[in-house]
Amino acid sequence: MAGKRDDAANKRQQATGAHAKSAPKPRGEPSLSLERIVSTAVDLLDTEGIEGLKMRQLANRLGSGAMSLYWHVGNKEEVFDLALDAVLEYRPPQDTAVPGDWREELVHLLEDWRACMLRHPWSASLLPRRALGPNMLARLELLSRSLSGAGVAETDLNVSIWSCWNYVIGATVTRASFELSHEDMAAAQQRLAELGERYPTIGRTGLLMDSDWDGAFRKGLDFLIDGLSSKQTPAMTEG
Amino acid sequence: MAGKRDDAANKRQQATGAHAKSAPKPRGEPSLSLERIVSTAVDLLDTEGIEGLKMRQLANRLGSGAMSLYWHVGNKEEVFDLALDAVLEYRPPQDTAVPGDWREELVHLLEDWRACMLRHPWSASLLPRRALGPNMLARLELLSRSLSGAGVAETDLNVSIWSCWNYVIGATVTRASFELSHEDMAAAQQRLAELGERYPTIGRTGLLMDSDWDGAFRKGLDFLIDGLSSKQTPAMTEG
DNA sequence: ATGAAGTCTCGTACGCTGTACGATTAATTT
DNA sequence: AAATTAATCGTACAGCGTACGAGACTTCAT
Repeated sequence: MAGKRDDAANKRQQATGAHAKSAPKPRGEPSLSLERIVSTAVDLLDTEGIEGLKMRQLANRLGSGAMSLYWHVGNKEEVFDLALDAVLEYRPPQDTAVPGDWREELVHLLEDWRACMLRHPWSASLLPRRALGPNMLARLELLSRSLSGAGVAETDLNVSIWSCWNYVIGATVTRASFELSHEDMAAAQQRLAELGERYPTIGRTGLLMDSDWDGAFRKGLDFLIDGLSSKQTPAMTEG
Repeated sequence: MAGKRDDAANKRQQATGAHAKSAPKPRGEPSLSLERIVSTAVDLLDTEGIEGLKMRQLANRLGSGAMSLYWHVGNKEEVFDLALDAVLEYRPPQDTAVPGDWREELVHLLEDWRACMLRHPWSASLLPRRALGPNMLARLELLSRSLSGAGVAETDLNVSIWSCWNYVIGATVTRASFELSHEDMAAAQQRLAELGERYPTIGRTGLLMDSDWDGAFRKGLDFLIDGLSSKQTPAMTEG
């Protein structure tokens, strides 16, 4: 309820407009801006983790007072929202692959998505609460187009999109949580050994020790796509 | 570093032992216990949400002082851990289905898993950070056995387990996050309409308005299982 | 009986958090 | 010159998790 009160739209002009030179303050330090705040927040999250992001320290890194941030963002939650979406920006590949290979394209899209979030593990723990910033939507759009181009029937399109989404989100969230707590992993395996009679199967297959996450992601993804493409429109099965 | 210092093992005796009658305090109020704390925490989380769980209020509901809780749990995080796993307890079905239908069994297992968490939406936002309590492990064991019985090759077993896990977690996390923020959903659809030229495909198919989550979960799950079972050992394809 | 050693409860206090509020300054408009 | 607006930030406050230590009650060796 301060002086701004239209979310962050007034900043948007500045963002779409020009560089920082035309900003209202051409003085020495670059002053504050939404972009600078968000990118610094991402840095801070990368180094300090999700509970290391504190408004005071964020302001410190920006060389400003803590309360100055509140001119640009409504509250701390908004910083999280913006940081998450910022991390999800999609940089298209450098076109090394065959353009027609829709399957490779789809796999790349989803693997990049996961890799993108694993580069910033905190983003996974943010996911359950918020979503659907512009970059997220852009990725959904790409996914949708890719599946559509792959010949998935219009009827199954939404379901297919959500299936891929679910798989990626689940895999990322899981991987990130295990990455954060290595000793929990060991403890769990220990418990598995002790209570071997209670969990015989997952004890035997060494489920929790199987640490080739990337490979498992890819293989499972192949299974999923197999399932999806078995329902694709016959005309586009491609030869 | 207080008086207890063996996690919560001393409570375990009490838990496995007998009812509250044999507890050291047979007086009027039931006094405190790990079980009571956890189940009250679940109630509190259900009614107040994830940020409504405060140690003082939890203690209040239990009719005790805030610091008394710390005899039974190490810290607030531990309460979250225990609450999450408590919610994941598996109650096996009442055997109405055909015992041999592994696919139905698998689907039931995963649908129940999701339903179980959606009954307590906060559990989804807890997932990224912690996992693998005993009930979680039990579910993994069941899943593993089910897939194994379904004829999935030993080589593909772990990958299949993780694929199902990923799908369920992703679907649950997504669903829970959308449930919590209905207006975000509307706002996103609004943005989709405005920026129709930027997101044509997902705008056209109405991805975000397609709110038959349960149906989509089931259909996507069928796709996934199709993919998994196409690789099963030929001997057990069943007729 | 007596005292020591647990087991368990809880009042007080501390450091830290997000942020409400209003003063302050600089830029822009009138 | 005066007023309005945009932006910064110091102070203050309520609420949080929990460290600490004092107590009450039980159990048990003497």
